[in-house]
Amino acid sequence: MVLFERDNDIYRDRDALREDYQPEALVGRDEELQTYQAALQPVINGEQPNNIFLYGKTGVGKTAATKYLLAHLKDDAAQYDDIDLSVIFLNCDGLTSSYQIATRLVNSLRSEANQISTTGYPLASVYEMLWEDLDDRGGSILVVLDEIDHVNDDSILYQLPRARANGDLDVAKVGLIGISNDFSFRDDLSPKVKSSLCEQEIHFPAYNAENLRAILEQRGDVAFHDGVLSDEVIPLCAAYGAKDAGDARQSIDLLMKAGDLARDEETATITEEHVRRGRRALERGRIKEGINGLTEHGHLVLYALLTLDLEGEAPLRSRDVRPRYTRFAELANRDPLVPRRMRDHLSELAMLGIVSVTERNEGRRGGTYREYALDMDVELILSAMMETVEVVGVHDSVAPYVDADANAEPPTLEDFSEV
DNA sequence: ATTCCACAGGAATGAACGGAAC
DNA sequence: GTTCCGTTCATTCCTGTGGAAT
Repeated sequence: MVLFERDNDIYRDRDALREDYQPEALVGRDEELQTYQAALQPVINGEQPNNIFLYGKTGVGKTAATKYLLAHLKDDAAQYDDIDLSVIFLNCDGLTSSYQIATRLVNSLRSEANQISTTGYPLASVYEMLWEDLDDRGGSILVVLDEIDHVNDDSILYQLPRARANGDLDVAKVGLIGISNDFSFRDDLSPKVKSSLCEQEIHFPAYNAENLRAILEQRGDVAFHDGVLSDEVIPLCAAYGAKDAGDARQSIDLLMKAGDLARDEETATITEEHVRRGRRALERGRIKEGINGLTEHGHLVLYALLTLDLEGEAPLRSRDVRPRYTRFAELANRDPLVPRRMRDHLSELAMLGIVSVTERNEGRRGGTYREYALDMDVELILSAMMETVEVVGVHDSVAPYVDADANAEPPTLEDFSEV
């Protein structure tokens, strides 16, 4: 019996839609590339590299441009004997401190066998190791820190560019390339960091629907066989992308998801319908991921908001969420958090896009407050919760809300107390 | 123009925890 | 084992704020 067989495939090369795919040309970023290239020129000249700061929203080609140019830079530098160029690329997603960045950098400079732990050392000694390892490597070293806005302190952004001036480095010529999704990050940097890191700044604006369409066509040509894409697919993906954030990554993911759906169904073409369903599936994945990263109390707060929303109470201010939340907390056998902390959880839900916020101000009588409401399909959130979360007792408490029709009485405390 | 509501959200602090070094 | 260090999640206390009411 044959278990696996090759798909009769609409894809010519599905990898062209993957995150790590490096297209041979970058579409719609000519101006930025030119500036960027000029900023990297000193490396080829054997001079101290510039520190460069790139900013722009997610998926507007910052990382792609960097990888593209640095690959060329490496190739071209190889022609010159007196240039010894190393590139360290580090994505700071999930890292929250300079300390963690420093340990990752040390590890990327070291062999498999000599790795250090990411916790436990004093910060100063991690820096010591870093300087030592950088000097051992020698030559020109470009350190790329992608998504540095995830990091809460800028000590490494200060230390790294200044290491040579401070006498910590003797031979290595280090250039720092910072990539940020968040423009306000730049403003929050301390002045001394700003002056050194931001000596060369390049702004990447969001893609418009036109740009996105060009990008998707470029990728689609490689990824799919001719005639697979119906006419409306790419414009639709582009339109969604432009509407959301001008994010190429997201649009390409959508195209791929639509392709996967079509392939699973063994249809010969990808249709608008696939795109719409793909969008839903991706959204679901996003929510799930977000929910996964929440604290137990985060889940309880979300449950509180969810059930209240189902009862038609939304939008709600935090004080209205609180009684329901405390009840759930008690059910789960946890001490309810203090209101201030609960608000933090609500804000976090808002940041994840699960919950929408509107600021209101009733003036002297009402004051300022925020109103929260679910911003996603309830069913979507619920199923994500059921799959990813384990909160003792509370799933069962919420279950009645799921099946009950809208007018049903909410379950009473007694209904809950079984578990 | 001034007052003041009701909350937003910053800052300081601490407990618990995992890992390294001694 | 103990001590040291950084991180995370929490509490406590606090200042800031936009606009209706005065």
